[in-house]
This record gives sequence, structure tokens and C-alpha cells, in this order.
Amino acid sequence: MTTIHDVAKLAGVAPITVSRVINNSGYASKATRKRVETAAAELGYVQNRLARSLRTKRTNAIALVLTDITNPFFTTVARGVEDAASEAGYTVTYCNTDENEVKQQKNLDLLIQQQVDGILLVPAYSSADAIQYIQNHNTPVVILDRRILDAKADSVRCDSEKGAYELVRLLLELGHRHIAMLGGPKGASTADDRLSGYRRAMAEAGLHDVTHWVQFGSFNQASGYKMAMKAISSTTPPTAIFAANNFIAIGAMKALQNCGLSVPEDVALVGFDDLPPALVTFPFLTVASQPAYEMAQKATHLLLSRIEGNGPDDIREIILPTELIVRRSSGPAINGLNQAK
Amino acid sequence: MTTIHDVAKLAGVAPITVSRVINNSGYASKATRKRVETAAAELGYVQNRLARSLRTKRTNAIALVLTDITNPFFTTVARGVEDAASEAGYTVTYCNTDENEVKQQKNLDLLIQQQVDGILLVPAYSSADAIQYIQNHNTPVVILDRRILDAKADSVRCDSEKGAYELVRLLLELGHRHIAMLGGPKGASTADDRLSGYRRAMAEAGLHDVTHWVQFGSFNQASGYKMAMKAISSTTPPTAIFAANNFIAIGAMKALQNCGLSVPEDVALVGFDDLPPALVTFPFLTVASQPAYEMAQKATHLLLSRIEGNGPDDIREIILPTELIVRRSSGPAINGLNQAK
DNA sequence: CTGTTAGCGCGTTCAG
DNA sequence: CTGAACGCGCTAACAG
Repeated sequence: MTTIHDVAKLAGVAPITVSRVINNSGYASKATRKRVETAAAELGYVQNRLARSLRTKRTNAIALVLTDITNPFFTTVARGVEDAASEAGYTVTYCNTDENEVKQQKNLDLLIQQQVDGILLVPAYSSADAIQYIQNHNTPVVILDRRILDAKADSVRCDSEKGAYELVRLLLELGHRHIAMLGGPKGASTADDRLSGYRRAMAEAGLHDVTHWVQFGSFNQASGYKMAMKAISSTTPPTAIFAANNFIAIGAMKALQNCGLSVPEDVALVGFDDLPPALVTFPFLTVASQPAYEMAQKATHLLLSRIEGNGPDDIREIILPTELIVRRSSGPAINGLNQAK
Repeated sequence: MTTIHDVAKLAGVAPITVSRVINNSGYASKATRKRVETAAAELGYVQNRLARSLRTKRTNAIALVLTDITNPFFTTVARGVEDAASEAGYTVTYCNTDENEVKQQKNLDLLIQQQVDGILLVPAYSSADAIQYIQNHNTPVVILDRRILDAKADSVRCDSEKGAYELVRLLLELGHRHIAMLGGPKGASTADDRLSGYRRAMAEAGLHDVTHWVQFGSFNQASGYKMAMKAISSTTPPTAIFAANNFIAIGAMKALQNCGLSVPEDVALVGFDDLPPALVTFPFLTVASQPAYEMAQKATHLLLSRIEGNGPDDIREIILPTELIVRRSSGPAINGLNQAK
């Protein structure tokens, strides 16, 4: 490995001068600059950022801690983060938590040891502990996608409550009253908020007791399948289903198909999260779409501003609107006949 | 920031003793070990891996350089890499190259500066330069997904040629003779190999001149759409289409739909790469599926073995088979009438 | 515009 | 089993 000393010797200058040329910091005459550059090129010198970071206390690396990169929503988030970060000269390290508290803590430890300049966290659970922990180590953190009460940190997310409200409103306006909610894990704020939105819309329609219609599960297809099966095999099956995320919706679609029910003819279906257009041949699901890429970029910018110390004193909370995209799966208005009871 | 010095002072030992306890290296009596551990816990000490890495010349970080994390194939790869890496105590940094040579080089530079212990590279172009460059800096590298001639590095990929061959064979056996190939970018080995497989199958069927049927494009939906449009609007349109990857296939589906053609009734369609089951409601496309997760894990293990210095002397090349999954899009055998000419 | 000195936090080396 | 000295490669602070 060649160091600035080697370059310095070859160029006939002091190491610090090499450092200044490389980093474009401080003055350097055209002549010495030239000499240093040639020497560096000749030796194939590359800076050791470990040493640099140790000295400057900056790594120019941020971390993205999310639940599962396999979900296209988070893939888009990852892409948004990387684009914004790399434009600003930062690299991105990412880790999956699988909604698992222990895994999240393990990852956070590692990241702090690595001295990342900042962390974008999609919290696996709703307590402020993890945020506190990160901040105790003087690392800026931005909460992404989910809500954490009492956390003194910037956050960026979508308005899950309103998105859910709009979806359920749509179903109500189409004449549905028996609307099942296939929910996410209790405790994940996105799951909670979507349930709240559902409840608000239902209550406004005079449907106050929805316990029969609500289920909790996980944000994956298997869970969606299971919950849908349970819903449609109940004594009063739903005429419409609201799935709390994309995977749950897909699982529900499969369950309905397996039971010989068609969407939207037999059961209407709406869901949270759109799939990227590149992945879908014939968009079919009515959804509340979240601007994942934009969200990620905004969050990254917030984080970077904290890192560079030019953020405001108070906490920023950015809540982006979801977009209601009506497609075939929600179906047309239904007549009274469909509404058993 | 608390350092081993602080811990040492509190525990009444020398810094080096703290180091030994933390890393479980060298001897330490039960008593001092205990004292050090309590002191560390009390101060909330976390190791500074920057300093450690500078000293040990190991970062326990590997990098995954791929073309686009947005493609579910690569998402699965990313997940495979991270699972394998984190199990072995390594973190993963990733970057997208967007099939762009300049971007790739920029990323590689950064990674080498960061002293990553190894690099998993999905090469954006087919020359061995990048590999050479990485190796010149004494960094182990494993070539992932694509083929590079003359590269002296381990590699893991799927058998694109054979996968393509099987898909086209299937179409031929169903009676198709007019089979269009919607290809990837010239130079990407996966694109080249899939074309070779197509050619081989066609030649075996006595179809030696296929220039009319072959197009080159990009691995994205827009390109698939464009190529499909061109193919079906030609004077002798195809009765079947082979798409060189998942995005191209989806683009082709859209084009066919827009032209009022149905799959497989009017045109049969097969493609490379399956979509993860979690993303698809009703699997429809006949595909050659690549074991992305397994591939990623194997590649990571190869890389780690190089890093830890217990790999064999000679280069390893792992070529995994693709799986032919026949679904509806390839259609039934066609009768002579469909085969114009 | 350039150089000297010192030290970031840690682990290797060698000595007890 | 424990410690002292040193240096990994770099840059901040100060001097000239």
C-alpha cells in the first residue's frame, strides 16, 4: 500500500502538502500541485479513508436500517437514499432487521462502531429506546416511514391514517358496509395508523363496532393469505377487503382466487403501497400509493443537514400525502343485494 | 466518546488489557475480565472500528456492486449477500452502477479507499479492467451474475446460454418457427449468452439466419416495449417472443396488450428471470428462473474464503442451472396455420 | 504557500 | 497473566 509519505517523497514535498492537494484544502502552488499529482498517479496512490476518518471524525458514510429490502417499497427507498447520498459524496451501508428488535439492536451497535455519520432508521418497534441509544452516541438519526412517540428526532413518513381513510371511504361510497381489514403487526405505527384511518372512515359511516372485521398479522404474503381465508370463511363474510400493505394484498388475492371468488365481482379489494410500474404488467389493484423515492430523498437530505450541522434547532417532521389510485380491484358501486345483513 | 483508555482507567488496568478483554484475544484473569466488563458497561463504551481496522488492516466490510437494486433479481441477490455476510460478521455496503462504466469506476474507487475487505461485482461491462484494478489494490473480488473473459477471479453465475436454449426449445417444440428475441445490451455477458442459447436452439431446428428476429436493447421495461412494438409491426411478425429478462418481458406484455394481441393466443411469450412469488398474484409467464439467493450466498462464501485466506489456489467458477418454469404465457402447441410462411 | 509536530483509537511486539 | 512503547495513515494546529 502506498501512502502519502511515498507520494511526498517522490514529489519532494512534505506529506501534509500531499494531503492538501488530494483534498483540495489549503493552498498549493500550481507547480507543487502538479508534481504531487504526477507522483500520486505514478504510484497508483489511493487515499486511506480509514485513517482520514479516524483523524477527521467523519466517515462520509450513512446507514439505512430497514425491515426488509425484498419489499419493493423499501427497494425504492433504498434507491432514493443511495442517489441522494452519493450525490453528496456519502456511501450507504444497509441492514435488514426483519421487524426483529434484537436484530435491529445488533445492527445499530455495529453501525455505531463503524462510526457512520448518520442513520436512517425504519424502526422495527415503536419505542424511542433505539433512537435514544443512537443519539447517546452522538449520531444523528432520522426516523423513516414510521412514527415514534416522544422521539426527539427528525422524521419522514407518509400519512398512513389519511391514506387508509381514503381507501375505506372509497369502499363505503361504493356501497360496501362489510369491509374487512387485514392489518399489519400491532405496534408498527404504519399498521396502527392504517387501522385508525379505517376506523375513522367506518365510524363516520355509522359503523362503530368493527372488531369482527379487523385482524392483525404480518406484512407478508403468507399472512395476507391466512387473514383473507379467515375473513371470507367467517359467518358474515366481507364484501370488500382492505389490505394494510402490498404483500398482504397479494396474499389476499391468492386466497380469494383459491376460494373461487373473483375480484372485484365477488369481493372488492384495496391495498396500501403500489407496486413499481416496472414490475406490473397490468395494474389492477386500487391502492394508496406512497412516494417512496421522494420520501427517501427527503429523509436523506434531513439527515445530511444534521450531519453537516446546518439543520434548524427544532425537530422536523415531514408527512407526505399518499395518492389514491383507483383501478379495477375496487369495483363499481354495488347494489343492496350484495350487502347481506 | 469513550475510549479504551477511559475504560482502562476506571478498571485500574492498562488499555491493552481492555483491548484483550473486548476482543477475547490473549489471556485475562476472570477477575480483571470482570472489572473491565463492568467498567465498559458503565461508561457505555463502544469500540471504534475505524481505529481497529486501521491497525489490523481488516474492516469486516464487503461491498456489493450491482447494476440496479430496483430489479427484484438483484434485490434477492442483495438479501442473499447480506444474510451470508452478516452471519460471518461482515457488513455490506452496496452501490448501483446503472450499467454505467464511469459510475462503476467511481464506486470502486470509493470502496477501495474505504478499505473494504472484498468486493462482489456485477460488472457493468465485459472487460477485465475493473477486476484487474480491484486486484491491483490487493482486494479480493468475486464476479457475480456475469461472465468476464480472462479475469483471474472467482465467479458465480447462472447458465444463461442453457436457460435460453431450453426456453427457445420449448417454443420450437410447440411448433413456433417465427421466434423474436428481445435482447439485452450488447456486451453484457448475460445478454450475449442468452442470445447464444437462442441461436443454438434455432440452428438445431434448421433456422440458421435469425438476423431478422434479433434485437438488442436494455434490461428495462421501456426497451422491452419498444422492441416488442418493432417486432410485431414488422412485415413477418413473430408467433412467439423470447424476452432476455423480466423487465423486457413485462414491457413486451404491455406492447402486445396495447396492440390488441393476447398472450399466448396471438403471440406466445417466454422470458428470463422469474419474479419473486411474493410479488406476483397470478404467475403467468413461462420463464427460466435463476436461483438468485443461492447464487448470492455462494458468491459471498467464495469471497469470504478468499478474504480469510483459505481458498484454493486456482480460480473457482460456479455455474448454477436455471429452472424452466412452464406457465400459461408459452401457450399450447400451435397448428400449422399460425406459422405463416 | 509550505513544513513540523502531534495525536485520532486501537492492536502488535516485545518485555516482564 | 499484564504492561510499555510504538505506529497504522492521515490531518489539525501552529509556525514560518
